[in-house]
Amino acid sequence: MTSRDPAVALLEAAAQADVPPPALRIGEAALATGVSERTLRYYEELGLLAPAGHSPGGTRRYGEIQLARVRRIRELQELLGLNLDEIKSILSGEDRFDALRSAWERSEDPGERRAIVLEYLELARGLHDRVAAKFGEITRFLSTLEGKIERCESLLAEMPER
Amino acid sequence: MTSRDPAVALLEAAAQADVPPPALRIGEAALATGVSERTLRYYEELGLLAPAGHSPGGTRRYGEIQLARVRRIRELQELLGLNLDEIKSILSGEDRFDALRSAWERSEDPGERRAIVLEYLELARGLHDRVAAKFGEITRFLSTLEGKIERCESLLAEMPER
DNA sequence: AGCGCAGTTAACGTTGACGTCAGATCTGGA
DNA sequence: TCCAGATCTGACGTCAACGTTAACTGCGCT
Repeated sequence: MTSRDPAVALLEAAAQADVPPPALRIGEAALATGVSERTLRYYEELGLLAPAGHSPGGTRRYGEIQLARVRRIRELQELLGLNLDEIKSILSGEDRFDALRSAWERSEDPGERRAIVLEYLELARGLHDRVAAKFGEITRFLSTLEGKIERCESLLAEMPER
Repeated sequence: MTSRDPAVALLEAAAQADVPPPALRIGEAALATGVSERTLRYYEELGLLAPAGHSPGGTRRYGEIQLARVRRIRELQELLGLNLDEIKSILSGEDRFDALRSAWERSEDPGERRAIVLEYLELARGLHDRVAAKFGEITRFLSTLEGKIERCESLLAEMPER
């Protein structure tokens, strides 16, 4: 056991030591998330994903937060079939909500906090409804498919010719 | 109640009377399925969908079977995220199986029948596995989303400031 | 028999989500 | 310090799944 995935190894090392996360370069981040470097730059271009920072020379650095965000994007894209525009609005809604949570202490304005929570709730409920509908359809699809398979198997059982 | 959807009205009339289905023209079929005429011609071009027949002059005619096929295509496309190539192979597999069922009597060759059933079973099981995986992921997605919503609601309840 | 709308083929255009390439620049180890 | 390999910006290419337009033809009704 010499070297495995270098990106993962870096993150593990950072987790074991108590050091600030080492920030992956774009190639490592691409490897760790399974997308291409082009895709990471494209997401940045669309305003979907910003690197954690840059090296003095200007090369991008990514941390675990960004990796999770990429995985989230792919989930919304591949699992729910959303396009990058819809994903952008969803993520920006979640971002506003998360920013509120993290800056909860210094109460900017209780009314505005309430408004942000309500906005996020609306977003989340809209998403929930869409996903729930999809869930129902997939459930029906799956059960009829299982019905077909079972009928097919019993048909095969009553056909032991050769 | 004078006139509603003409395509649906035609099919209903055919169902009420005991007359052969009147075969819709492409505009009516597009209306009934919610896709464009171009899409119907495109599916035909790809070998996904053939009209029920043609008028003497050459205009396409569609019946309920074709409409159901279009809806099936859209289901595989939008619900499961398959591309038209994958859909084509799935549909052609189902077609061979259905052809076998309808021509069950004149036993072509019991060995071949068995082979066709086995082939379809493999196809259906492969599809089942993919859909089951998607089902699991959607289930997880939905439950974490519901968790977020609930925490958000309780947070809102403990915040009755204004 | 004519009129107007719907349909036909053939072709090129569009859009989203990247892929690919060129030429310049940065990075980290020997 | 030097160099190979990784990364940068910008630009053009690609592919699926249609959209759009043009020029022509069929359909049904009066």
